[in-house]
Amino acid sequence: MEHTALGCRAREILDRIGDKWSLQVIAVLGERTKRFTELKREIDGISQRMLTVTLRGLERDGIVVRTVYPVVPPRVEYSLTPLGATLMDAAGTFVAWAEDHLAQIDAARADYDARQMDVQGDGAHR
Amino acid sequence: MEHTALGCRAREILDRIGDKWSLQVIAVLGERTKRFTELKREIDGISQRMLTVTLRGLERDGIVVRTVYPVVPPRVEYSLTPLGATLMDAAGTFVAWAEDHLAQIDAARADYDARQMDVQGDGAHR
DNA sequence: CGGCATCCCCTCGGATACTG
DNA sequence: CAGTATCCGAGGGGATGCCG
Repeated sequence: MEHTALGCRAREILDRIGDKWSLQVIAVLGERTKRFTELKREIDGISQRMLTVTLRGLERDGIVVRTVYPVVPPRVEYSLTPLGATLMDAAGTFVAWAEDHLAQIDAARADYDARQMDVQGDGAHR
Repeated sequence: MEHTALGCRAREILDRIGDKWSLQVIAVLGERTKRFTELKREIDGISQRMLTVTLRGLERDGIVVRTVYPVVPPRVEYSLTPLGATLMDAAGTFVAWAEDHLAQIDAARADYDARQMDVQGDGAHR
């Protein structure tokens, strides 16, 4: 029954940080507290809208904390909560796995695709 | 610059197993080799189509191996490759994190939502 | 039994324009 | 600077039906 728990619980995390940008935001904030524009600059390709949406979600989940300084021009800072920091550590394990095995995956992919090509271009009875 | 690697690499794994079903399939197969119908039965809510699609993807990435026995009725078995097994281990870390912290996340969420309610129902200057 | 093909909805996320 | 609002296309994924 552990396997069920694994699949089920894992699903719940992925529902939260499995989207396109959350992990990258967490990773960048892991470095230090940053302002909105800094984040936007450092996360390649993210739109203003998605940065906002992502940060709101992470804030809601208690992973990121948002601090507003009522000055002009506005200054808003984001940082990881302690909870967010532990999440980043857990993610580190995953990333380590990636570093070690992504090459294998790419190889397997190329292999598989080549095989499919064979099947297609081989019989060619059409 | 580690943070960049984290975000970037993590993205690549999530592109592969961050979808709705992959991790659950991996988790169930972690138990032992299973047939298509067994998987369908044990993964709650998955459609036939998505099980097929997910398994094909995992097979392509070298995470799952598909064995066809040419008998009638057809018998097809799926199991984790060694690569898939290492992935499941890595996922275990994540799941451990989930077990420990999902309650915190849910609490933070409830808290955040309650706060939003205040803002809405409070001023009520509409 | 173990698929593949089709239809179709609905969410994610990008582009753009406007505000305090 | 740090958002919010709106529009829109791409694709993920469910339901259903047919096939070897």
